[in-house]
Amino acid sequence: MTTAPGTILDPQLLRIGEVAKRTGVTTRTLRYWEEQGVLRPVEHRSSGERLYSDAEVDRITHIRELQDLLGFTLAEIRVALDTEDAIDKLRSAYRSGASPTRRRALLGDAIAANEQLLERVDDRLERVRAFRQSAAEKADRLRRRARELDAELEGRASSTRTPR
Amino acid sequence: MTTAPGTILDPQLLRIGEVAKRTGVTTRTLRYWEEQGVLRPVEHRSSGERLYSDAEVDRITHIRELQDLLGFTLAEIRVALDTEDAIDKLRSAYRSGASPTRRRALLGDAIAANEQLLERVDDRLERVRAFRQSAAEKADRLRRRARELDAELEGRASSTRTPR
DNA sequence: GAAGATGTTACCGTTCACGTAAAGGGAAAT
DNA sequence: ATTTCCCTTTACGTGAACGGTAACATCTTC
Repeated sequence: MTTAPGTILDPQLLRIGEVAKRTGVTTRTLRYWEEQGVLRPVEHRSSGERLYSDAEVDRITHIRELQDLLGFTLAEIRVALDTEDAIDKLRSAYRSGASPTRRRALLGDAIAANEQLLERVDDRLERVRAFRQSAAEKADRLRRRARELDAELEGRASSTRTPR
Repeated sequence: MTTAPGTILDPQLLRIGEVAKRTGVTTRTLRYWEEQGVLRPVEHRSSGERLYSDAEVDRITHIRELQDLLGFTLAEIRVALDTEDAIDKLRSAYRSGASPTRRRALLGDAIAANEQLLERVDDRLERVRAFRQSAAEKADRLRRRARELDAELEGRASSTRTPR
């Protein structure tokens, strides 16, 4: 089995191939995302090797959701995640005892960003619901007509079987 | 006002620019869609001019929904609409008195296609719901912490205003 | 110490869904 | 009659999001 490079590797950390395997995202894409500023590995070793944590794995699925479910571009995702990172900053600001006013400001930013996201999600949800509705109605109409047609066919068949 | 070209134009029919205006889709896109086989104008005049009916206008918004809401590619949309067209075929088959068995077959195809679409929509709907849920929860957490922080800040302020 | 697996950067290629001229035609308005 | 629209085809360009490959480094294993 291939283990860590050079110095001993923190078993918590994952190499890019392992991350790719776990998430189904190619290594190429992971590097591309880093280039686009949407996903930074926790560590870049001297050899250039990227190392990721579980947090990044979660983030990857999150990114894919933002892409697939909401149609965000990578640029939009970068912005969204940037403000989301403000929340993490907030936590560390809390631990490091930053001024409450500063913390309150960061929190405000995070809330605003989240609210904006939620709005967009709600909009999308509503539209998908409406679409689903019309599709379901169409399904009903089709099935009803199928039943009618089946009845008609049945009637014919029996009248053929028992003429007069 | 610009009216019809050459022979008198059926007032029901629309020229490409008008369709673009009504739908917000560019003329380039309409021609491209035609090239990709997702949207055929009702008529191609001898001059090459494309003419569309209201049905196409509806179809255009439908196509945009399939793209934006469900992330379909144009190729997928073409397939989906092809089977959807089977329904129209069905209607004309009905009027032209095609065999009920044939009609039943077409109807079956349409039902299957619609069912498949509905499945995909439901899946998407569920995932968007889940996403919305987690976003809403995060919003709650953030707001709660904001209230706590505000209370803390308020306490400070008042203790500063009234020392001892 | 050679092979094999996994990583790196660098760069070019590709697909999708259009955008953007360029060059021209037919009908309508002035 | 000429200008003005709106349309046409043809063809090349573009941005987003990767894919693929070459050339090289590093580390483990045989």
